[in-house]
Amino acid sequence: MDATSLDESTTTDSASISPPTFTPFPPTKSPPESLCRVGSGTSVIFDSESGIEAESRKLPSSKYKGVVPQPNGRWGAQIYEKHQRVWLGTFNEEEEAAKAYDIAAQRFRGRDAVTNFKQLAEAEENDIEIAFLDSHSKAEIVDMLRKHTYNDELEQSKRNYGLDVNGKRIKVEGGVNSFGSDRVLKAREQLFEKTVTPSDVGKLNRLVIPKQHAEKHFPLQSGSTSKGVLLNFEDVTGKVWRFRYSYWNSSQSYVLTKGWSRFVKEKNLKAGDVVSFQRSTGPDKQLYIDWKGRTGASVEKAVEPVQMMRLFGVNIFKIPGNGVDKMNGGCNGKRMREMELLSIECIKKQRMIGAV
DNA sequence: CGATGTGTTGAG
DNA sequence: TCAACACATCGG
Repeated sequence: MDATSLDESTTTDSASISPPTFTPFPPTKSPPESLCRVGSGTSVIFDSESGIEAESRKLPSSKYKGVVPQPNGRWGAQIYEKHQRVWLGTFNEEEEAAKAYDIAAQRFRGRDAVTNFKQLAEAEENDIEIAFLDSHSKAEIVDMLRKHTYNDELEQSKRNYGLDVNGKRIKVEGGVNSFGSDRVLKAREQLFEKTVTPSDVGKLNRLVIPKQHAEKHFPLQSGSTSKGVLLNFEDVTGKVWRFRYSYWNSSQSYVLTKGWSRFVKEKNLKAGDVVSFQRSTGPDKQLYIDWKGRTGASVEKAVEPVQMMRLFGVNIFKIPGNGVDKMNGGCNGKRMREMELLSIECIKKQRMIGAV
């Protein structure tokens, strides 16, 4: 079953910069399952000589890139990398196979990849899918495509990230019940920590990520180096922070830019404080961010009132952002965390709502 | 047994 | 890099 071992070393980039004319496909839910062939090409011919109908051994070729016909009338999807074919699975519908190819193309060749329909870059709503693709290995994506679980996984990832409308930070906790909490107990690995410098919390509105850590944990894709990508990090309150992450040629450094200053402000970060980055060890590869006061010093975190309301049977937390003039004391970092965690509970899981 | 997807080739 | 095609192998 396992064929090519997919390595992640796709450093090469000579992307053909020819934006394809793409037709953004609608949120197709469940396409018909008819097996009739409407594609291009002929699969049946008449042998007028003998008067018998004969199956042409010639299979109908697909109009879509990366899509090949299967003997049984279905469609296969494949993509090539490093002289080798990577099989993406078989599909009933030609378009499904084409979509699978598109997804793989985006993951294997970056945002500018030539695709059948998709063009992820640009639109804000696609940030999540881009982040989703970036946070999964090629092998994982291929596996999802072959098992036809890509959309489910993507949807689930969206739930975890939390939906936000026009930058509002609202997080719907979908799987937390007291201490059996999926999220709270989710295994995560420490990636690295950085003691922030004055400039990291100053007017430059950026955090420099030490090169060694950046390249190890947040490898940038080919074309994305300059433009950067948007990464989502969840903090201990469940709030999702979205930072632009890119490489600055001028200073030869990796940085978190857009969104970072908000974090500094809300958390009241000071030079000498330590920010740490984690990632869940599960398949979702969720990123987390946390901070603590300068090691040794007892610092008080700025505690913000957390508003909560019940809506559609789900608790929704609204965490105030600006105007964080703290007016409470007595809680050090550790204590604060417990309080935050304790306030999140008693919600049934409600994932996989739109499962196919 | 039918379906899958690999081996392989030749065109671009 | 890509699809066409044959057919070995998979899996129910």
